[in-house]
Amino acid sequence: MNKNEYLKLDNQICFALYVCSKEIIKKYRPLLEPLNLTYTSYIAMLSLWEKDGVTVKELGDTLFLDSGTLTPLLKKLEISGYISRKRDAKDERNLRIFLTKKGQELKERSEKIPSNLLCSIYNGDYCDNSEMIKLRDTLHNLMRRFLSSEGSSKT
Amino acid sequence: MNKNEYLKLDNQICFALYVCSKEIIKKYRPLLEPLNLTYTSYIAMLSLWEKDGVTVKELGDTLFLDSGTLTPLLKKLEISGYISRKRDAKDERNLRIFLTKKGQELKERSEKIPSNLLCSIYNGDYCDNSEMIKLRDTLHNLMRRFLSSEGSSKT
DNA sequence: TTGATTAAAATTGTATACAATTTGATTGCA
DNA sequence: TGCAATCAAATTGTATACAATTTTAATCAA
Repeated sequence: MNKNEYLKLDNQICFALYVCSKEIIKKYRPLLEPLNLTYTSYIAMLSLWEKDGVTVKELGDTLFLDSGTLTPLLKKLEISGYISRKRDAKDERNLRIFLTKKGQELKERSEKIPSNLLCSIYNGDYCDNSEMIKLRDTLHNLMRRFLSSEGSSKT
Repeated sequence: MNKNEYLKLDNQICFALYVCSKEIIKKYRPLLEPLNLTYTSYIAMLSLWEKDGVTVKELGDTLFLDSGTLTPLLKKLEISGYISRKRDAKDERNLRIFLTKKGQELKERSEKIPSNLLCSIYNGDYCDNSEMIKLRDTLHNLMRRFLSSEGSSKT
């Protein structure tokens, strides 16, 4: 591949990631709207359903988001009644996020979303599951790399 | 995989795409800043270096972006002196985007960016090229799917 | 020819993202 | 103890994204 080829849009892995990510997020919209969730608040809820009582920092480490994004997002989730935000009595710097009863119940109402989303992408077509697993593994390898490089860059 | 597993963050392909896309875009920042480009204006320039004189709509179809994103972006690229925006005399609804001399020259100054970016992700580590090619092909298959479903959804 | 329809950009409003800074709390050390 | 360094959230400012609407131009049909 010569110098010129590298600048072609079709050879940009990041562009392909960026487009696929955005287009799939668009497809979530009609599924999430009835639950009063955006994509970002949905992944926050996914994380909290696995483990709540975490700090904003811990949630941010899981979601690869910072407080500038999470603070307003979590305030909205609190207004929606899905979570509560409480300062940690032991260390008042930490804000801990807890699911409310309504937030816990939302999990059951969300169970169909992953399969409905796959339908909206593949609508009935054949989808090679092994290819999806390979894709996921490749992306998870990349994600691990981002985690480790965050630390190493601040020598 | 039972019902519960589907809601786990680790099984969300979209989340992995979303994180990888964002983290790579962050790594572009220091490479693009000296050229006075953001990631979005960079991909716009990549597209224009392959073909300019296109309309905003055509550029948007290539980049999967709409006029709401492109209009302000292109105005900034015009202010930077990289492009010019001219109404099509044949059809005044169309706005055509042309590279200026400065915009064409920027291509040479950008040639090192793709390899520098790979370095910033893999810094010296082994990177399996065949895995990257597989990743790209999987994502391109997905992108084709988004293109065709855009039309089919508006029966 | 003209009014309805369609089409392309631009605009408006809302929701992210994130760098950089600020605020407030804690820790560690002199 | 007391104060500098550190840490977690929050805030500020800028740049996207995109749905929905508006504006302006072109086309089509009666």
